[in-house]
Amino acid sequence: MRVSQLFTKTSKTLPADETSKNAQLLIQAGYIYKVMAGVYAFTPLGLRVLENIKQIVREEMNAISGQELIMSSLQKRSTWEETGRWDDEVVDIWFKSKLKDGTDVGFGWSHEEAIIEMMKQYITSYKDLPVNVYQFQTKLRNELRAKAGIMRGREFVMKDMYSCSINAEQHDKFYNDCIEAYKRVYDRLGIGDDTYVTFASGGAFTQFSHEFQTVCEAGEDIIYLGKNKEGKTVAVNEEVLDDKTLADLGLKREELEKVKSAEVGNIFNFGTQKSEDTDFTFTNEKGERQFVHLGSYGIGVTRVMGVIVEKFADEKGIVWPEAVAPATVYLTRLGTTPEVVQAAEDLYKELTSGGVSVLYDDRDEARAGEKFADADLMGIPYRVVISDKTMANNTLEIKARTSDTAEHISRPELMQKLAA
RNA sequence: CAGGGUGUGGCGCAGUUGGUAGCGCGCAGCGUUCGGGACGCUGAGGUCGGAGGUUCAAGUCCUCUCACCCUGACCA
Repeated sequence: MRVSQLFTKTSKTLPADETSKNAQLLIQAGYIYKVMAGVYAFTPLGLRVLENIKQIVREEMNAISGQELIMSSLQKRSTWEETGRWDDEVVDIWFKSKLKDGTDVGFGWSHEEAIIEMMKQYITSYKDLPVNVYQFQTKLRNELRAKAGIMRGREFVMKDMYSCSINAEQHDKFYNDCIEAYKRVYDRLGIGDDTYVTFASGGAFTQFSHEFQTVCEAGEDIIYLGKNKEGKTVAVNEEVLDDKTLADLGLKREELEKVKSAEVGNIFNFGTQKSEDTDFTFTNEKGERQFVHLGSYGIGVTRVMGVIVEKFADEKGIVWPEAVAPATVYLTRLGTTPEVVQAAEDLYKELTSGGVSVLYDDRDEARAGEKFADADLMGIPYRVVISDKTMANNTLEIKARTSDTAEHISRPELMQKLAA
């Protein structure tokens, strides 16, 4: 990817109509474009980040037997009437419209009912279970008020997974596998150390659900961190914090640490409640009809992107963890002499064909300061400089985004370092 | 939804007691520069969010309306 060909541009000034750090920086650096309040488009740069996050999630979901699919955004009324959730009094964030002939349609704010309806057609026997399906889907929610940039929009991308199990044991196995898979996801995304499996309000079948909360000043939730008797850190959402919860979890109120956090994932055990509501059954070995055990598992893909910006950004701009960065290297060419241009082009090709993703600043008109500032603002993990100076020494200069000092190394050393 | 704030070239802003709009950045051209957002000259670009109204005259005053931001409420 060449900077000269990016249609987005960085800006020297922050957008005036955003106050959240994530939206300000993502807009300033050209990752997202604001369409309206709570609605953002993702530019080629932003899309790369989004796809990187999705790919990590995808790999981990596939590893626990998740099967990817994609549902529709348009949903029919009857899908939701069975569970009473078509009603605006029950779900107040519906976007709804009508077909030309007057038929009601809703825009998917969730796909629980829709997926179950589909699964009912295919799952009829114990031999069909378990099945775990997931999708990356744009959720549309008519929130009263959008805020915090891409951390809470009216349109956002979510990975939602649903498990269909034969019984509680099978369900619990997958549920726990999913907790571990989620931990791996957040580790790979670079926020594992600050992300806690948090006890939150459960439903009819469980005392708690589990949320994945990332410590983040811009978050909307408050969680409490404490150590249980085994010395293990336990996180509890404020919404369920009472004496009974503390006793159940073996925590002491006076030892808790209160932090702001953002909910980046949520997993939920429905038991058979939802299948009873929707009459989702299968036939067991004895020929008896039984309700399917259901679970749902979400990861806020766009929200995670916002959280990463919020957590790692510094005074110079965004700092992407390598795994999600739109490119690993910001190749900065200083100077326009034929020799430097040729050397930079060669290096660009060599890095790219070596599997290193490169954002190549090939602009003739931009001076050094501007290129450096853009590299920092965009948050690319490594900046590699090639110039008359480096060529005279027969070296290249490499600097990590988070470091203040640059290193001068040879071209083979560079290739070795980045390929590793 | 309640309360508060803001809408003026692409972006960030100024605009006095009403007199038909300026600045910085960016953009285009030319020249000088060239390792942390350079400098000079020239130039393009605005029905002042929208609709009514008051007035000889409205960016400025009045009414309505739309959008954006903040706080709260809401967030299965």
